[in-house]
Amino acid sequence: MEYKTKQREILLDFFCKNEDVSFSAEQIYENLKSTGISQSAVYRNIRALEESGKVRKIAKAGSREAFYQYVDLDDCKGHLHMSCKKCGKTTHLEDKEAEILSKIFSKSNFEIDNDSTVIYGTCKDCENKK
Amino acid sequence: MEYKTKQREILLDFFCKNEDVSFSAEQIYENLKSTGISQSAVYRNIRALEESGKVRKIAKAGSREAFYQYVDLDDCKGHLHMSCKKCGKTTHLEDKEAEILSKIFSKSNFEIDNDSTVIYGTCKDCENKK
DNA sequence: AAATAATTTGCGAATTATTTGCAAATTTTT
DNA sequence: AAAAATTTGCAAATAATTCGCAAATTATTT
Repeated sequence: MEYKTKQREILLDFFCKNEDVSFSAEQIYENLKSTGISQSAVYRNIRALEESGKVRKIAKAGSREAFYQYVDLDDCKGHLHMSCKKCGKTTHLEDKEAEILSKIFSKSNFEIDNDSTVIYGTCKDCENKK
Repeated sequence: MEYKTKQREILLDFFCKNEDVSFSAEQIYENLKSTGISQSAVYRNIRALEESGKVRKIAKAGSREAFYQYVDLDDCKGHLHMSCKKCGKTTHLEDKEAEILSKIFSKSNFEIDNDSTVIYGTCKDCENKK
């Protein structure tokens, strides 16, 4: 069984508060080390969250390290996510639109898995900034 | 300027012949070492291809290493890709459908970048196998 | 076709991200 | 409160990737 520890709460809390952005393990540790959490705990618990599907792993071009992003079970699971390449903010597609999308893909004989897919692009805010 | 070397041709050739699948640097090296190519050359040239946008980097849950997948300039660039989580095969969406998709996203104030996005799911073949 | 300049290669060593072993600490169960 | 189960922090180990440098290869100039 899983134990509820201070470190796990700290990490989960961090992910929840930053649901929109992706972080490397190092960045997460930097953000949390003032709480006394160790790197091991960060790595181990990220991995656990990843395995349980609460966190998604992302590769970034040019960077050697992996990035992680929270996927909230209640709010996010099942939703298709869009992540802005500029600011990192992530939002999700409304159900209606997602349904249309599914249909488009099934036309191409492909069943999309919303949970493991992230659409990359530019959000409105960043688009306007230019 | 860039030089055309035996090693680069070997690597590019490999990627072209396996356009549909993603590989780790190690897997690529294993496949090509009989040609005498070095790991350094593999790593360096993957990186170069990645920077020039010909190869895309992918993170896989549970694996520490990065995976890479070819994006053919003529055939693939600009197209939205769908990758099967079971067999790894990748196909791309037809232009017409991609256009509809773009519209759906712009409704959500998001401008999708086809080149950096990969849709994950299950292809028809694997769906039928079950 | 030599000679020169520019770039890449292969090797091994260096780095760096991530995992692991283990004793001590913490959390749950009895 | 004691025992059992799990997690923690640390430091050391491992593994993926990068880097330095001399030798080799490729392009350019003479």
